[in-house]
Amino acid sequence: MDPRYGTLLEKVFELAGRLNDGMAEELEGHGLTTARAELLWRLGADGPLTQRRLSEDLRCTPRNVTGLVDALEAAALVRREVHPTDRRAILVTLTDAGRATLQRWQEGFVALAGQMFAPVPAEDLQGFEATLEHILTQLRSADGSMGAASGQDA
Amino acid sequence: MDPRYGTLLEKVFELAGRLNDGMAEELEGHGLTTARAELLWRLGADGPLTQRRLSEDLRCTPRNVTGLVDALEAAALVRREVHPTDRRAILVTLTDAGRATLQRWQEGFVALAGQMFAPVPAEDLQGFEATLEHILTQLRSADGSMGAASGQDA
DNA sequence: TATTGTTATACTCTATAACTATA
DNA sequence: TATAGTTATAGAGTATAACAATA
Repeated sequence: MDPRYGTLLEKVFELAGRLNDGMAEELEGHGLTTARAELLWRLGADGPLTQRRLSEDLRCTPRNVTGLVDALEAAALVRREVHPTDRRAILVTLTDAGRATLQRWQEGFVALAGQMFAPVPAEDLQGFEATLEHILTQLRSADGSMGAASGQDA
Repeated sequence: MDPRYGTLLEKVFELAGRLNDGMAEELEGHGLTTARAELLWRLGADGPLTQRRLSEDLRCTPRNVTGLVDALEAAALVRREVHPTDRRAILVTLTDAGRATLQRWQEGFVALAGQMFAPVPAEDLQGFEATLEHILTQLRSADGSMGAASGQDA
């Protein structure tokens, strides 16, 4: 096993850490945290969602979603609505304020991305994204079982 | 501003999240958490360090280091030793058990990296690492001030 | 019986502020 | 006066377990 893979992985982790710090700082200006912003993002992308569905999308427990939605609801960024056909379930919905906050944040997100990537030559960036996508495809297919990952069947 | 930068940044975040989850799972098998493992890693790389120095390396508050060292000390993975020339300071030192745990974990880390990167053609990976390093260099020079990043002077 | 979301409880990471011991 | 580390306190994310309401 080439130990340089380890060095490469270290760099990926360093990038992740620095991006997280940068994002957290950006989000603070919008009164958000990383976890809450990600929930908002999902709602913006896929419309009203049940908490059950959110817990799957965010890969956390339903209990955790309760807390995040509590906070976002207290900030009037989301609303809990009754599910039309399943009275057990709750549909978490963006409020107008939530949608506005999400949009402002997303603009900041794209600007941050631009600062990071604009200085890199476009063709390098294409290769970078292709390799990134290659790796992600593996990881998504392996999902929880990274310890046994060895090729995506079919 | 090209909005595809945002898509790219999303992918980087997805990779970071999946790696973090994978690492956390791996670390759990060694009785470690991400934060504690990182502290151990620093000690392995740079020998005994003061808590002050650790707080700088880990980019967290000194108070935070106290808690991490408390936990690692309770697990007998590190030892607090008096600083030879400054009686205010503490040198955090790896125990034999700590060194052994660190090494086992690092082997797992490299194996994990291999599973991720081995399926990617070597030349793609070279470009990937070069671009990654390019981006990291920017970020390191900009450091906390990502909001004002615009080129590294000399 | 299974599922959705909650209350109860707990652990970890992180931070600020006030304090002690030393420089 | 400044620095290293601690105690005290607090907020956020996460998790499990037990429970309510509904399917």
